[in-house]
Amino acid sequence: MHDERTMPEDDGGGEPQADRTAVEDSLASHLERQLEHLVLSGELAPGERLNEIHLAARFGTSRGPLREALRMLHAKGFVTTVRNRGMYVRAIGREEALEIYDVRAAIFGLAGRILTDKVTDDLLEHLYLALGEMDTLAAARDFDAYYRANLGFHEFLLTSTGNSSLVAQYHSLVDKLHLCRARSLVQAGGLSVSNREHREMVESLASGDKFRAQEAFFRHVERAKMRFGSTAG
Amino acid sequence: MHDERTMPEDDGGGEPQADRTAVEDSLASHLERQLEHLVLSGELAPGERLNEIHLAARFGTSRGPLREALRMLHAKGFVTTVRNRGMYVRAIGREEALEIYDVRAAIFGLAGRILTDKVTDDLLEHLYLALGEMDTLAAARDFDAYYRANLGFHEFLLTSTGNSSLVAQYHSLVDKLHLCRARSLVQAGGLSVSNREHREMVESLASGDKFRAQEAFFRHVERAKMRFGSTAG
DNA sequence: CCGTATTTGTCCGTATGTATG
DNA sequence: ACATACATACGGACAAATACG
Repeated sequence: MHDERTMPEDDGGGEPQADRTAVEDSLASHLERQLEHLVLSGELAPGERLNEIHLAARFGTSRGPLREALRMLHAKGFVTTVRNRGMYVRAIGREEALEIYDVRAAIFGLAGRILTDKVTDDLLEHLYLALGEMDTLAAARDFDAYYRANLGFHEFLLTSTGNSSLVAQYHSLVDKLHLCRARSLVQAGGLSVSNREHREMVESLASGDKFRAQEAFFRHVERAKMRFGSTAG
Repeated sequence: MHDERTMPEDDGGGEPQADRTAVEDSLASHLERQLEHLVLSGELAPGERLNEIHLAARFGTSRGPLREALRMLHAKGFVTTVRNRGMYVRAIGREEALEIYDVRAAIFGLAGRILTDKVTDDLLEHLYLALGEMDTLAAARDFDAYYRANLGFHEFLLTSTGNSSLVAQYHSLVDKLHLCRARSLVQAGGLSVSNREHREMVESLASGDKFRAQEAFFRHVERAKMRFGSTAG
């Protein structure tokens, strides 16, 4: 609430929470990341109204850059716009979420297909190592650590393809799934189950059969879709 | 109807080409589509600098909505931004274009996979009909008509999946490929070649084998990638 | 090092549209 | 149905930072 904007000199203790230390990108881009984080973390819930003035005050900026940030989120599909009504956090329904899972599966399948032509001993060693770690974490029921390891495992596979467009598209789809109200964070259900799938993926890579790899990667996501569909249905 | 925006008074001869008749969406969204069209048509070439003031004057608007439009294009990946330098039409290099082709192939492959579970007699009849038309157009060397028929053929396949996310992602990727300076518009080379691939796609759908269909669709895009890679390489 | 041009961000005024009492 | 309050949409002007010659 009190403003204390960019007045010629003042400053010294204002800016409610605009701690943009290393200013390197535009304010609008900065706000976009902030907002995207709030949306993805659920602090701004799907369907929630986004009031320009309130948000601008919250970030200690004017409405100009904030509107630009919201437009970017709109273009990325995180926000819906109603003319003369305002912007709302996008709410994704069950059907659309299932559709997105399919696209994500196809892209992840492509990752498997590409990787079969890029497998090296180092890569396989790294993957088997990660598999072992996840097995022990699963056995220890350390859900949090398993979750992080699982994330790193997938990230490593994606980036190893060397296809940055693939990685970007995949992340974009994963993010969009966070906009589903009834999203099931159940990585609890599948755990050793999930890791069996991981092992099949790695072994398919080791076999050098690109069709098998593509299908193994594809089905891994499809099974996540199944788990989502059964819980959120 | 005609615009005559909120001008207090002045004005009298502006609005070079701001014919936005049925105003239903925001001015920013309108400008975004205009700019996107200019970019995709090549009138704004990849790498070209985008001057806010000039563009605002060109469209007869103020900087606010124009900047919002540019931010949307930035979020969509059609424009790059350099802080305090300005925005430029994104220029996609050969390597990135090849990457995008792969992602596009995967998504199109998914379309084939999905369609095998949705084939009806009507659908197959429609496809075989389109195949015949394209054959005659190819025999007549009517490139332009073939191009349009080809577009409609692919569009029909995509939308028939019923997966709107898939359609949107596919279109987004196709659009991005237009940002490649050395893009080869050679649909001239493959024509009856291309239609042989189309026939294989339809027949794979008719066979009901989803793996075969997925692969046929996938390879159709991959061959387009090859043709692109050999001409632009 | 200086002058200019451009971007960036802010602020204000007004019109328009929506919601509410 | 009318009046009021509020929010968005757009335009214009200004100040500051930076890039470039």
